[in-house]
Amino acid sequence: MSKELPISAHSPIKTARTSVIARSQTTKQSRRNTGLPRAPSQLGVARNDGCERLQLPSQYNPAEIEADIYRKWDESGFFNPDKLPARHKKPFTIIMPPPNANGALHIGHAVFVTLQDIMIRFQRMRGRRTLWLPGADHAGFETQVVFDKKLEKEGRDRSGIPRDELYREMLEFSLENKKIMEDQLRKLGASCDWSRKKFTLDPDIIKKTQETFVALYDDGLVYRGERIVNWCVKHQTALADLETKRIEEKAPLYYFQYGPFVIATARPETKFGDKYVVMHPRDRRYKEYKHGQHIELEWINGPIVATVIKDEAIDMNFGTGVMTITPWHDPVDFDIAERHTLDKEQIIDRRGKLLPVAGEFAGASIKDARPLIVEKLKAKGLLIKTEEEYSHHISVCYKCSRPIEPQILPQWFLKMAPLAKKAIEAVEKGKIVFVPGRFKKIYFHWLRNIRDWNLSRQILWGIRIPAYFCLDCEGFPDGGDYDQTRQRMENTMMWREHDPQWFTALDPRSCPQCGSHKIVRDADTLDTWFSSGQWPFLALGYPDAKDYKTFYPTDVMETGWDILFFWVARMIMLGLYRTGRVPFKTVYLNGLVRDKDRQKMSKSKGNVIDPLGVAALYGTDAVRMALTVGNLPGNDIIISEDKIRGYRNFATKLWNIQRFILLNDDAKTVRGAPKFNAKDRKAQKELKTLVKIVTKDLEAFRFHHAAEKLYHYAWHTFADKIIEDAKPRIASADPDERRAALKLLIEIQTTLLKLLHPFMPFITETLWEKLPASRSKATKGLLMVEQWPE
RNA sequence: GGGCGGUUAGCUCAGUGGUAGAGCGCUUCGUUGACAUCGAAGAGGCCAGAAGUUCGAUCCUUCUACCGCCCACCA
Repeated sequence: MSKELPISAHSPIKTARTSVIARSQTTKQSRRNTGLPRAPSQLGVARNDGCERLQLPSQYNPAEIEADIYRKWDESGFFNPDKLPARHKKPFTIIMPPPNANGALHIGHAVFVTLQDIMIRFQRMRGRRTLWLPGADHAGFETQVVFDKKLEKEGRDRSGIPRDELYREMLEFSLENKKIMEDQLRKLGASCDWSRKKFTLDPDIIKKTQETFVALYDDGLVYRGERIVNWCVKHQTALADLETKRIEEKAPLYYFQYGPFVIATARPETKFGDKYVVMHPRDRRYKEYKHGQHIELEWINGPIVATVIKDEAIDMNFGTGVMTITPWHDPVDFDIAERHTLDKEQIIDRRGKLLPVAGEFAGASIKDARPLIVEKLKAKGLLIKTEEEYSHHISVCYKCSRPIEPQILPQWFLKMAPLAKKAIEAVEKGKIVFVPGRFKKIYFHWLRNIRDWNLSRQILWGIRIPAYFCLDCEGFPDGGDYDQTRQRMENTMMWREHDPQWFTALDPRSCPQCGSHKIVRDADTLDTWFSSGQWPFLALGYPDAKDYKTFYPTDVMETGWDILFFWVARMIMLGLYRTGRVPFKTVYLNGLVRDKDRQKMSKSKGNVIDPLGVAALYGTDAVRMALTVGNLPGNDIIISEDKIRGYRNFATKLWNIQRFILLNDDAKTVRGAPKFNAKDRKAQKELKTLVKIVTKDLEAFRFHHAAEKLYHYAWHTFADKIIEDAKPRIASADPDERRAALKLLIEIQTTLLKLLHPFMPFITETLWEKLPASRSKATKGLLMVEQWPE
């Protein structure tokens, strides 16, 4: 296993120690060292029978108990909605966003695990029949990129490895990571139902995903088209529009003489095939030229005949108002060519090298060729001028940041407009609510301007497109090396067992048109978001499973706002298409985690906080609290080790609150009805108010607020005031005073542990075990299924 | 080019139409029986700027300035 792999997460302490936080710690440390040493005898010494009974050391040590507690929960069966006590009736469902099975969990995962677990635990205690369904995503392109890096480190290369062998190796790699990831979810306290976990490459998921593709095809929504796509030269695959990002680039803008016209371009290397010159139909400067008119002119490699095209896409105010087009390598040009049924010629191959059409420049890379071409045009006297600092936007691959080289490729596209229309309606009608609400606008805007979705990926890792081609009557739609690659892959393809019999376009065994048996399957795979876009209903076993009937539509979809378009919008569209119903009623979008300096966390910056590392050091509960407080929906979260340490201290505080109670508690005093005084009653009333606030906050997804209130109450009201007030009464000789004081503390602690449980499940469950409270058989003694206080 | 969010204590952020809040950090003091991973006290803010609505604005409206982000096929 290479260093970068998740296994390294098993040395968590390293992460913490190497962090920069040490400054404040050292000051504290030194101060502590100058202070008087504590008498060691005072630690954990039993002063009375109460203390002996509880055997609580003075410090909370999460590492010792967390795994144990998790096992107890798991073994109780209560993660499974079918095994919950009878009072749990109305379902409450969250489908977990399936983490990519290609690495360890990062802090962003910890955010969603925490928030979702809070909701699930809260609803479970309130008596809902909670299902939190865990899963994992094969993450097609992402995983392939990760895997290629791994190969590279091993000095290997994917070329030459047969398709099935490669696939098997990637599957193994993914399953291994998946296991690690699942184990990490347990460590974070995720109370999800492991008996229902799903993987996007489970055979039934693959089959259903392909069925959706076919259904869309039958409905005329999926079509195959020779369309311009975003081609990444490095990754050798097409990408969806969403998988590219726009960056600003400064490049020279060249003005060339093109017959009677002057044209401007930043990409001279594409201009070899330019034989159409386009201008706006109402541009008076060029009214003497007629649409379709031929003009002879001298160009890069000799004389050519250009054709005049009039199109309204031209901006009369830009440059000279005239441009030539390269339909094969530019989306705007492609559209113009489509409108006027013009020829399209490929100039650059899929490796970014110039083709024979470039004459003497054939075989050269874009970068090398560009200055040479400019030089040649200049020598021919065709270069008019150069704007050096021309700034424009270009598309780059979101993974490698290399410029996208648009290419025309036969791909499968999904018509989005009809799907988007329904997705807009569902939200307009309030069937889905966004938290925070402002994302509604962003969602609408995107859907209203949506373009068709390229589903084809020229990668191995993923769900195979269930489409077939007849070699005899169709041949492959395109030629070249791609063709050979495809055929080589074909010979060793996997997943033969899932070959669909139902594909209506072509029969895999004989061509319905010519009867030929030379049938090959499309070697491409589906965009990974096509399967994850169906996740809520697929994971629940659509259409026949009992789970689907019981738990769909789900209640909440909780995920990062950064995948609103990638995932959430597509789940809504595909969910509505396939099931006719929305996949979830509420979308809660959490922010991205940033470090102290507002920087996005990334491995390359070295500012990542490994959630499991800090959890091992400070306790999972502390990490969860740190990720909850100050975490408003849709807002980015700033996290630092200081903050986590603060909540570790809070855990210790809770621990010692209970330690104090148990230290003084003895059955004899507590027996009998307490006589509360006015101040006690006021405290009880305050507690009731707290319950109301916290409950309301949780219902309204204000987790940050609830957590802060609880923190404040436990520490500054309960510990600092109520407990301090109780001390003299506990010491008093009057048994009534003693009893009332203690009973009050126990009462508050009981409620507090319940309220805190969704946020800090481990410590509250541990303390609950030791609390002298009534236990019902139905709960098996677990706080996890106790009744939420009213 | 469209759109969104932010601007409140040194830092990270809550918050409400009625003289400003938390955590962390800082200062001083205290603490041998729950907790030093602690307690008590304290310093620290024209709530970005301007105008408007209002008896009254940090909060509502408009504009401005910065910061951040998303979307976008001007060669």
